[in-house]
Amino acid sequence: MRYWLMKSEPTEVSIDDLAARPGQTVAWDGVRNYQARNFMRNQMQLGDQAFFYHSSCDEPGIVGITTVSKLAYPDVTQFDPKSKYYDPKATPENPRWFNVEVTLLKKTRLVSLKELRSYPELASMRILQKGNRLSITPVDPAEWNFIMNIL
DNA sequence: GCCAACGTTGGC
DNA sequence: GCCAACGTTGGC
Repeated sequence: MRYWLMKSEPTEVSIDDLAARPGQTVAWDGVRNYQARNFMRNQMQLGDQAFFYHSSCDEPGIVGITTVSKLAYPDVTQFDPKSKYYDPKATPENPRWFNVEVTLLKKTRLVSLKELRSYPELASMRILQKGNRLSITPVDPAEWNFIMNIL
């Protein structure tokens, strides 16, 4: 089992939006970055756990824990001309983008980006590196456990 | 709103 | 295959 951190803009899907969804589950669609896609398509397994992270907002940080509840399948938004995630180069025969589904395990207190930066134990986390923009990143078990212990 | 960092595109 | 131009991300 692997651990991940997945960013979401709360104006798109917040932790409370997720909590209010049927089955507290959401399709992680709209990812249009190959590295992030590859993590979902090639590496994510059922039962993997992920920090749910609010980005591009007043208080960026970890706000919950989710689990992968459905393996990657072709992202339907790539085929929809009305979607902002439409990709004219993708076809059902040759899908380009994939998404998993995640289910909320629990909301947590806000562990802000600022707080995360304050722990030397987390200094090598991908999310804390300068210039990091990747919306899905692996989390080391040691880093995962450290954060679980400060929740 | 700014801007550094990074990814993608497309001409050559 | 190179690389300039452009677009996006995301914290501040």
